[in-house]
Amino acid sequence: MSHHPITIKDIARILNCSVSTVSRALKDHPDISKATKKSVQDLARELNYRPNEIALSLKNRKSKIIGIMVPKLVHHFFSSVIEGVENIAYEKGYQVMIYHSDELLEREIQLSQSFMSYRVDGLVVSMSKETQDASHFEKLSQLGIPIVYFDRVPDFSCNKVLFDDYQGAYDAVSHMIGLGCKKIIHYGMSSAMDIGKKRIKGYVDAMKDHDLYVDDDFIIECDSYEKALITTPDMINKFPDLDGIFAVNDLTAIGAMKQLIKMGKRIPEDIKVMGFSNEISSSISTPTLSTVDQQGLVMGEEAAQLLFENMDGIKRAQTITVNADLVIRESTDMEGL
Amino acid sequence: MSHHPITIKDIARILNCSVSTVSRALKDHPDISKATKKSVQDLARELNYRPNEIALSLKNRKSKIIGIMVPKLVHHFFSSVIEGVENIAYEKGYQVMIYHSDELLEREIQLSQSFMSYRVDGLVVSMSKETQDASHFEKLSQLGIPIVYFDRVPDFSCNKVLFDDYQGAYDAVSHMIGLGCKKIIHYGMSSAMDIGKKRIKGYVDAMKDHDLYVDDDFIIECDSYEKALITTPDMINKFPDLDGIFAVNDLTAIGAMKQLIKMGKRIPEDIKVMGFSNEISSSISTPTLSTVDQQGLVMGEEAAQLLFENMDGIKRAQTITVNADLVIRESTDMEGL
DNA sequence: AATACGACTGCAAACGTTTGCGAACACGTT
DNA sequence: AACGTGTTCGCAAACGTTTGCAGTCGTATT
Repeated sequence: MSHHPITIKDIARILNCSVSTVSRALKDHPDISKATKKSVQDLARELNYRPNEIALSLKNRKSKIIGIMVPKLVHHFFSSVIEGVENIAYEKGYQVMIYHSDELLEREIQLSQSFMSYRVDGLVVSMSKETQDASHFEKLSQLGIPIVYFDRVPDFSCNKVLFDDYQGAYDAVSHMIGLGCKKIIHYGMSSAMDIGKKRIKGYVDAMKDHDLYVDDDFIIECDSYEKALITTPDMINKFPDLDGIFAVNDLTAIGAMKQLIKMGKRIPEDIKVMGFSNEISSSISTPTLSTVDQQGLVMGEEAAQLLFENMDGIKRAQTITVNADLVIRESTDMEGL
Repeated sequence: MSHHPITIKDIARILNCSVSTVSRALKDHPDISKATKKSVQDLARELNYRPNEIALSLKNRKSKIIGIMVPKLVHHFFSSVIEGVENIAYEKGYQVMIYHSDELLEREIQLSQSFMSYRVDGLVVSMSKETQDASHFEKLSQLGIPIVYFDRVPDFSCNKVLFDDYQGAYDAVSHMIGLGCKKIIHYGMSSAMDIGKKRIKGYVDAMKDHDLYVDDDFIIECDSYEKALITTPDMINKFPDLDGIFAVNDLTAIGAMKQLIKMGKRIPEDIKVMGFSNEISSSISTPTLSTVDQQGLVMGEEAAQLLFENMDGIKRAQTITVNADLVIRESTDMEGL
C-alpha cells in the first residue's frame, strides 16, 4: 500500500537527480550518459513505473482517447462495430471511451459534452433515433475534433461509414429470384427511416430488373418479431401465390417463418425467406435463416481507420460504403433437400 | 475554428481579471462579488466553456473514470452488464472506459496497465478464459484502486458479484419436475468451469430432493448449439423414457429442440426443455424457450454500486449474489396447450 | 487619527510530464 | 592563456485547474 503510483519525481528523488534527467533517460535521449540511463531505467522497471497518461494528455493537449457513442450496447451490430473500432485503436495505442445514448437525445447531448470535457481526440458516432439535428456533435467538430458517423448518420456532408443497404437488399432478392421465386413481398420499416428506404429500393429494383411484378401492396410495414407473428397469416391469405418473403431484419424474418410453418408451409420448398443483419438468432432458427451479413466489425474498423486519417490532419468529408455479403442457410437452400 | 477549446484563462484575459477569480466565480464562491460572478458566468455560457477534465484529474489525482474489462463485447450478457455499470456511473458523474480482452491473457495484462496509466478510480472486471492468476489486477489493487470482479472471478478473497447459478439450475429443474418430468438429463459444461459445476449441482440436488433417480450418465458434456445437434439424437435413443432436458445455456437448448422436433418429439408434451441465460434467441426460437434470466443489467448495477462504496473508502471483500429468475415460455408451458 | 473589519481580488504553488535553454565541466587546439 | 567543442545535466515554463494566503481597498468604529 504505497498508496500512490510512483512518478518520475520519486525516481529523481531516489537517484538524487532532476526530473528532466529521469524523463530523458527513460526515453533514451542522447544527452544522457549510459550510466545514468541504466540506473534510471533499472529503477523504473523495478518500481514498475508507468507514465501518468493524464499528465501527458494535459501537456500534449491530446488525450489519446477516442470516443464512441452508440444508441445501445446490447445490440449485436453495435457491439461488433465497437469491437472493430477498439481493435484498430488498440493497435495505435489509443484508448476508447464508449457511451450509449440509450436512444435518448438528451443523454446524447450530455455525453457529447462529456467527450468535450475529456478532450477526446476523435469521435465515432451513431445517432439516437430521437436525433434529428447533430449540432451538439458539430460543436465538437468546430473545435477541431474529427468525427466519423456510421449507420445512423446526419444528412449534411461529413465523414460517414455506411453499409450498402441497397446492394444487400438487391442481392438478397436477386438470390431468391434466382431460386425461382416469382412473388416476393417485403417486410420493411417505415420509409421515414433512411435505411428502410434503401432496402425497399433494393427490393423493388431487383424485382423490376428481373421482370417481376411489384406493387405497393407488396411492401408491408412490419419490422419486428411480434409484428411478423401478427402480419404473416394475413399475408398468406392475401397472396395465395406468395413464394418469398424478404424481411428488413432477422427477427422479423424469424417471426414470419414461425407462422409459415405453423400454417403448414414448407421452407424453402414452398416459400423462401431472407432476413437482414446476420444476427446470432439467424444461425439457430428453425430453419436456419439466409440473411445479409452486416459486417459490424468491418464497419468499425473502417470507421476507425477513417477517423485516424482525419486525426492526422487530412480533413475531408468522405463516405465509405461497406459491401453486403449474403449468408445462405436453410431458408433458401435448395441443395440441402 | 477557434481551434482550441476555451479555458478559464481565456475568460480571465477577456474580462481582464485573474484565473482564480474566474475559477471562484464559476463555482459560486462567496468571496466573489455579484457583478463579477455574473459577468464571468455569462461569458462562460456564451463561450460554451467546459472545464478540462484532464486538468482536473491531474489536480485532484482522480480521474472520475472507472474501467471495465470483459472478455468479449459481442455477448448479450456482457453488454448488458456494461449497460448496468454505465447507468450507475452516469448517475454519479463518472465516465466508463471499456476494454475487451478478447479472451487473451496477454491483452488483458496490457490493458490493465493502460488502466493504471489512466489512473482509473476503480475497476469492474470479468476475466478471460486464459486467466488463472489475477496478479496483474492485484497490482492495481495494491495501488489503492478498488476492483470488483464479476462472473469470471478469481478464487481469493475480494469483491465479487456472482450470479446464483446453483439456485437458477435448482429452480429450473424443480419447475420441470413440477410439470411432471421424471427423467431429466443435463447438457452441461466441462465441470472444470466453476459455473458449470454449480449448475450441475443445482440440477443434481433438485432431482434428489424430488426423489428422482439421477446418474452420472445423465450429465452430458454438451455446451454449444452444434454439439447439441450431434448429441441429441443419441440421447433420444439411449434414454427412451427421456422427458426433460436442462441445458447449460440457451443455444444448446435450442439446438436440442431442433433435433427433438425433427425426430418427431413434441415440446413440451413429450419432452420439456429449459435453457440458461435468457438471450434474445430464446424468445424467438420455435418453440420459445423457457430459461433462467441471468440479469446482466442487475449484475452490472450491483457491481458498480459495490465499486462506488469501495471508492468511498470502505474497503472490504464482499460477495454479492444476484438471484436467478425463471422465464417460462412455450418449451415448458403446459397451459398454452 | 488610528484601528479594525469586511468585501473583494490576485499570487503562487501544486498535480506529472516534456523540452528549450543555459550551465558546468573536461577536454583538446591554437 | 584564451578559445572552441562535446558531454552531461538542471532550471523553469508550460498544459488547465483549484485553493491557501496575502494584499488592497473602502467604510465604520473608537
